[in-house]
Amino acid sequence: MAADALSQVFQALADPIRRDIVARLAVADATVNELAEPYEVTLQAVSQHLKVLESAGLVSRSRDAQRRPVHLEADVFDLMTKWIERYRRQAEQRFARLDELLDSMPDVEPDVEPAPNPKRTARTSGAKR
Amino acid sequence: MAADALSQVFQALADPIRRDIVARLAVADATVNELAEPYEVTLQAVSQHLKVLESAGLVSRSRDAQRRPVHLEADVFDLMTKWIERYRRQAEQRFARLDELLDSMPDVEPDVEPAPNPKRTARTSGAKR
DNA sequence: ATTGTATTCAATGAATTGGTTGAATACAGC
DNA sequence: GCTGTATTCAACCAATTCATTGAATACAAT
Repeated sequence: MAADALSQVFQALADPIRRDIVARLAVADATVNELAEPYEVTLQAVSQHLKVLESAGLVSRSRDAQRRPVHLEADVFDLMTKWIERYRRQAEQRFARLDELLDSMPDVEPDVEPAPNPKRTARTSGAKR
Repeated sequence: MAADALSQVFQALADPIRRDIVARLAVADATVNELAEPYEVTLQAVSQHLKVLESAGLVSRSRDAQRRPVHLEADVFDLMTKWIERYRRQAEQRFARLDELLDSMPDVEPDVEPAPNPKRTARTSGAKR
């Protein structure tokens, strides 16, 4: 349903086995067999995981006789990092501005009523739950 | 099946609507109704998307009369960025070292056999597809 | 040609996902 | 108390996901 690149990448990394595979491929290329070894699932399951990673563009496979060494494509990470960083920064800036405002308010005029404005109730309680 | 924090965060962002919601929340808090407005899906669907985002820790909801303003929790982004950056950097370094090695090899000792070691055939052809 | 190894393909199944509709709940305004 | 608005709950459905097993393919070694 969501075939766009970013969705595929996030989806691919939403599985612990696949994330672990990526982590191990960051250290060195490996064959399907090598990759499958530490997990409890079947070899075929790992092969399918690799398919997901490949179609997300996170890995590529070359050829070495009957072996198909898997190789991490680090570039795709940029796509994600860019998306994440963009909104994280935006959000942080917003909170910074808001905190600034909130900090300045009680100090500047301590004698004014603390809540003269009935609206702007949002960002209430800070209730974590 | 994968209830760990990181999986939930990646899973949550693997949907375009949810990513768009996050993007809009980075600008300002909003109510469910406001958030649902631009999409073609029902209000209930959006409510469910928010539930996913909330249990992934990406958003929190406060209370304002019958409204439940949704608020972006930017902290969770760090979890992802850290994971991503770690392996990206590792992979980049590895490629850098390898490229260095490959670059230096033909120059240093042109008369030695180019492939005296039968193993280490990996990282072959570089065939993209 | 036969055997063994590495890997994928195909069919299947249970669980999860993303959507729907319809009924509940919670609250503000009259 | 009734009405409207904001939101969730619950049941349901189709599509997808993650795993399985068994058969196929590709190649090296004998």
